[in-house]
Amino acid sequence: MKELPKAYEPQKYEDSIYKRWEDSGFFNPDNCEKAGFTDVAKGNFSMVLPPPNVTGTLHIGHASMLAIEDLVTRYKRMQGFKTLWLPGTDHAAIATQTKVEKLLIEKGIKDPKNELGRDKFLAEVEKFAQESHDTIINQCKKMGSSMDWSREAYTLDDKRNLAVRTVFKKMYEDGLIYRGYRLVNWCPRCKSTLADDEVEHKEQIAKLYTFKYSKDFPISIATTRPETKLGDTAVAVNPADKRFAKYIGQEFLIINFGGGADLKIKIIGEESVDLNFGTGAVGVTPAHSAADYEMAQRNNLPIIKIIDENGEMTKEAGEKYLAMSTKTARAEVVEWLKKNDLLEKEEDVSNNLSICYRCGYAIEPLPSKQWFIDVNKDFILPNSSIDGIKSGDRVTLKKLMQQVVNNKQIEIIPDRFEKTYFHWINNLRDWCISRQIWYGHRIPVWYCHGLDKGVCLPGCEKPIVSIDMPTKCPNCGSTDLIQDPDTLDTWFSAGLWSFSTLGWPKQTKDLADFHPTNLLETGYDILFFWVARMILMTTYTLGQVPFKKVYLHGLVRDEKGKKMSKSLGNVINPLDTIAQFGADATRLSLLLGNAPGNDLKLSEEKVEGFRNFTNKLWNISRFMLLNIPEPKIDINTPEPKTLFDKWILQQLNDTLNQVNASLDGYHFSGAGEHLRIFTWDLLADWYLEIAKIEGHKGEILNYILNTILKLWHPFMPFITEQIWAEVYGEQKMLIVEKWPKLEGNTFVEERVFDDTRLVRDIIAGIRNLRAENKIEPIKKLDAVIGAGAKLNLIKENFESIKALARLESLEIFEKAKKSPTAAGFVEGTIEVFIELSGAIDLDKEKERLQKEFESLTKFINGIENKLANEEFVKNAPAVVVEKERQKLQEAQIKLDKIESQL
RNA sequence: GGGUGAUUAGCUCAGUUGGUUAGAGCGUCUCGUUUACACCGAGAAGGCCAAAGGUUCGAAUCCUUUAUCACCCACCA
Repeated sequence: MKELPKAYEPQKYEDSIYKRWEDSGFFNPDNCEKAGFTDVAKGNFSMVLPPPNVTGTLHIGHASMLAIEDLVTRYKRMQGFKTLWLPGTDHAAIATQTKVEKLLIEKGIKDPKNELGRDKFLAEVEKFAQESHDTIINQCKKMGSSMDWSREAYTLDDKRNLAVRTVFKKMYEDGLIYRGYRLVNWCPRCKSTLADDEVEHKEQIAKLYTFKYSKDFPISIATTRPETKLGDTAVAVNPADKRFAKYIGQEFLIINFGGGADLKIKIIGEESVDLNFGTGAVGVTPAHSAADYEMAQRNNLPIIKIIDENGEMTKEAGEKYLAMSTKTARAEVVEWLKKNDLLEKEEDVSNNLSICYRCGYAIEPLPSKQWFIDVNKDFILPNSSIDGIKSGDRVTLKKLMQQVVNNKQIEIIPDRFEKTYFHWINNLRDWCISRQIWYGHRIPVWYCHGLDKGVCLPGCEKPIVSIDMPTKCPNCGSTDLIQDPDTLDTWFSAGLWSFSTLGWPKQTKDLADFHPTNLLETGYDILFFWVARMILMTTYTLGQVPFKKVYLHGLVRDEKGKKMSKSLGNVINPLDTIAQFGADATRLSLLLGNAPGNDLKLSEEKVEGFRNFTNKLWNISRFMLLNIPEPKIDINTPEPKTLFDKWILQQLNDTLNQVNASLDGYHFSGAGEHLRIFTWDLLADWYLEIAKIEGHKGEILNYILNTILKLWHPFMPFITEQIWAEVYGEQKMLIVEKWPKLEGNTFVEERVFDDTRLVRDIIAGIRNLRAENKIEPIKKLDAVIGAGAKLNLIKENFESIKALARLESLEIFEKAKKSPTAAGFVEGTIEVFIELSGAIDLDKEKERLQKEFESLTKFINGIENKLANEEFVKNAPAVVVEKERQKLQEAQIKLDKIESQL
């Protein structure tokens, strides 16, 4: 007989358990296969880890992701799938570089990039990234993540770099990647472009100025950014606007606007102009507003760049403004307008400020020469495994992205996010992929005699796009080649993640075995950033989907529903909760009590609650082991001897069924809830108590213990593995045990459920009477039961009722009479009387019965009305009607008995 | 402006295709006898399922409208 320590102390076991798992090699699917733990019929299951950014440490959101993904991985592995969960980290270009810059500035280096230079600066970033990486890996292990570390990847390592260069070249040759001068989102602090979805919006109060360019200009306009008006080339009005339509087509010259440049303003008609907002006319600044840029394209307007990459005014704005900050320039322009009596109104409005998602600095839209991916251009897809698109068909990237979700080759869970996805794709514009930062994949493009430096021969202006560094210019033979200084958007390499991690561009066995991956599990906040980009890149490169299913989880918030942030001081660090309550409790708190795709509110109390549960499971196991003479690891479903044996085995089977269904349907919380109810409410509170009385349950307890440890393992890998080791020795590992098999339908007997319910209700009823009459627990009571048709049932469970209800004596008759000093209650068709002798308070007793009488009468009236309704009887399924009749009959019997007691 | 989600016990949330007298955890109140567990056990209180309409024999569940909150998207200058 094995005895466990009294309380479970996670800190004592977790690290050594993880080490045992790692040493076993079972995180690697090849080893599982070799050891015979996989089932060929099940096939393979693969999932990549959404690579955490190497910008620091893991937060609770990562912990939530790891908990879900490890749950899925362990479930699949135990089911016999050859299961791969592939880990890695993301270099997170801008984010990491920004972070390191900040750190260096804190260390006293004022302008890190300029002072250190590219190589030294990058060395600093790499050092930081390496440290972050190590921390992150350690944290993943603390959570219990069963990832195959032998396959670990990094978005910026050599293998991934080769994949990036290969895809870039292919896209360039297909004409999908082009270099163009266009309006981009520019962050003057990061000194780099941003993709459209990397721009965030923050509501703010701004001043709206209404003014005229000059005294004789016929139309007033309004703006929140007067300084940009120095770059205006048009005024747009709605063609339907009677006030202004007559001016459309006219041109005005404004000399020395704002004391700076001369403006040539053309009046154009644009239907998008709102007649009722502002003055009903828009000053058009093509170079510094996305909307205006598009108007300029449509109307052939000149584009004058008046703000540069530093966020300073250019000389195009006029000599006076050269190198002035936009803020100062704004004040200058306003001052000038006032002085010239052109300012008509100044008011507060709320508008959206565009800010950089990495550093929060205000975005400056400006025209710039950058690399783009064209999402609307068609190309030939040579090898297609996509339903509805044949190999050799002409498609666009947009079409591919729509098609694979439309045809359900990729299923998004919860499906409401499909709508969001389509909406995004429909509005998708060309993706700007070049970044002016240093940390990242250098663009595999070289220029003869350097970029924009001039051309030695006709043809030498053409960029040289190559996977490997070219030695000379193919046009003129010069060896003076200079690589494009820019790097790629971090999402470019992240987009290749599902297949670059499996060895592509080599045709590896992993690629054949594990691609497309089965599941992508990630947060809904990176649906566009990453999920959509992966779909784009993978369908383009391989003609395959990157994954068959996408499960999107919600964000972890604090107990009030606020986003966790350092400044609010409401951050819960997973490492802290692991240290305090254990990794299993931390995992449970992130898995349970939450619906798919919904945000989750977390508090320390919640984790503590689950710590209590882990300890409960430990003690349940401890008790069971005390009652299992010789625990066996392989044990078949035992033969039930008593009613409650049957009941608990049925309940267990039922639970297994529900757990399977919930997990297969991605209802992780539901699965855990079913398990918790079985473990605590049914097993611990009832069956174990009854087992103490009935005795000799070794085999059944053994079977139940094995089964619940297996079922709980994906949720709580540490404690379950530890108990397993305590019982069966460390060389036997739960991680590769077979998932329990479901018994057939013959295993279900309706009667068992009803009968046990009745016995439990009788016990609970007596306990209730005892509490209501304030009888000391130490005092044993005398009871009489009128069991009616259930005589045998009550007799069978005589000892259990007696012990659990704490009775001195129990008499069972078919019909029983109530003594005047007894309290009674009715359970189904059974009457129970408790002798209270002197202790009885007759008034209270009467009141209690009266109350029950009333509520029961109400209940009966309800059913009677229902049954009297012809429509109900006619239309409802027979089973439902029959059920109502039965309920009515039982209630009436009960009512009679209560009445007689009264 | 468009979209999505939430609204169920004091708090946090379940409630899977409409059919129970609507559930759980935490918290609250009473009480602690028992060969696992006080990180526990027993008992109890607590809900017009946001509001109003509609569909149906039957609605927390389906439809419409509204309200409040949160988030996402969008070129309101």
